[in-house]
Amino acid sequence: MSDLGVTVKKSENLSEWYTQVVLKSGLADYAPIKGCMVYRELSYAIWEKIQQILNEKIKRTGHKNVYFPLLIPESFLRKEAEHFSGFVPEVAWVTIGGEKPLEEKLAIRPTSETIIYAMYAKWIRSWRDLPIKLNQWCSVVRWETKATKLFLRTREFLWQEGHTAHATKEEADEEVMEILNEYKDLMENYLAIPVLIGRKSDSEKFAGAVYTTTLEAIMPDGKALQMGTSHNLGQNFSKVFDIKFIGKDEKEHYVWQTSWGISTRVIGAMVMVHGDDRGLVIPPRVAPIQVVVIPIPYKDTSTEVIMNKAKEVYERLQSAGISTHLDDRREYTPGWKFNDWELKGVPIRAEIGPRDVKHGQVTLARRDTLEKIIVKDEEVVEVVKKLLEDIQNNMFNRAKRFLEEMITTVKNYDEFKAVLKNKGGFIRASWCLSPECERKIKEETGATIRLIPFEKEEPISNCIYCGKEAKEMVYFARSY
RNA sequence: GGGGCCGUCGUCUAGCUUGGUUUAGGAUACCAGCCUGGGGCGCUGGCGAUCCUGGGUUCAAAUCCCAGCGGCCCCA
Repeated sequence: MSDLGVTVKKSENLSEWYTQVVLKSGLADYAPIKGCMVYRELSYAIWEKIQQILNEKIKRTGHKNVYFPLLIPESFLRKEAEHFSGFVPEVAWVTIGGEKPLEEKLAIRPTSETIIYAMYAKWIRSWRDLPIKLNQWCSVVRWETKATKLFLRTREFLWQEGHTAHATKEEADEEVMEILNEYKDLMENYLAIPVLIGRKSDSEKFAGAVYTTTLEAIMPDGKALQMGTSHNLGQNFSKVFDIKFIGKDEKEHYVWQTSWGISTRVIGAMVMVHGDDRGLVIPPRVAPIQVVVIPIPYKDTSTEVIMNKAKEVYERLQSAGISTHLDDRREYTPGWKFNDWELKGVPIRAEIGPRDVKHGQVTLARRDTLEKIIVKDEEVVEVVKKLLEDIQNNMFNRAKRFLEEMITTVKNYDEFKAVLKNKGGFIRASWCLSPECERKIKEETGATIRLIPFEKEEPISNCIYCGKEAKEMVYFARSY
């Protein structure tokens, strides 16, 4: 086997497999700057799909896109104390302009709350100015010191960050949940990645938030991956940025705020959840190319006839709204192309060879199951459409079953440690709400509370760490 | 946070232990031409390397030593 393909099995070494798949499929590459990566055509096209889907969702729910500066004055970042201390360890600073040291250093945004809310203070005067519901697509920089992991841990990454301001706490609560649900729909119905949703514990919440909600997915190695977060910021920022409005009651009030985001790390999750030993498997609804048509010319059949039929099939699929690519390169053999497009994760391959010409048919191969299906020419569009849906559903269902298998309930700390060691995944356990127990568990096992369910699940034992009365069932896991 | 491994044509790698017959070898990719084509076809010819960087030891360094940079893996 040549090393054009992935040379390690997913089940044997997930880390190595992941790196190879990302590099060899052409999703991304390492940039010549430590901790930085290049989003190549394929991953950027997937990101554009995600942008398109999410833009539709947030615009439908009354949000608008904007763009704020990359640079944030230090004094802004310092205003909200918890926010500052949460982010400062990984902020990159600009201290020199040209050759002159700056009077005030500028942070390269690790997130944009402060710069955006400085403007909100200027724009908001009355209850009639509310709500403000803005979003921006941009990159942020967080000066990571741990090893780079493409899409999952890089110093610069792409994301979107939504920032809203409301007249009441209730409205902000609703906003947080509305976005969380839109995110859930994106993850499950487009990226085909099932998620658990819930609240973060105080020690895991966003620095500066009143509370944080989260979407958590499970990876094949049993580690959890946070797919997105939606925060209620309460009045923490409005008080320090002085974002006030005159209400209908003719009195001054501070606004209630939310912020929320997802990043390109969801692409990393997609790779890990769906990929196999041959490479990527991209869910049809986010696949930049949904069908690749591969002509298989033979000497004894007119090449022209085969090429014409391939072109015709391509055009029919394309005009039916299916994103199709015709691979008519002469320099590669069909077998080579099969491998290449499988590595790149295209959901359906359509083969057109002498047999297909002769019998008025097309051979379809689906990427998720590798199964081949022969269809009559006139049924191609219809069957492909259905197949794309099947693949999408099958990928989700498979991942969903895995997620369900990876939730284990335990009654005590020994069980907890045993499950963590032997199986991984989410571990449902009883907790007393003490940050001390949470911290000890993290120190001793590396597992953190990934989420506290929205709908309270009754504790089935005392706190697994301290043995005192438990207040909540929570979901622990090791995470990326 | 702790431990380990690695850096040689675009890519994967041999050579390093024991310094010198290596003009740094091969595969693959790439280019030209032929031949092929239903799972990474084959043949002929060609192009391609600051041996990661800097310093040191030596008559002589890809090889030994030191430092730095970068990457990977495992554990927490």
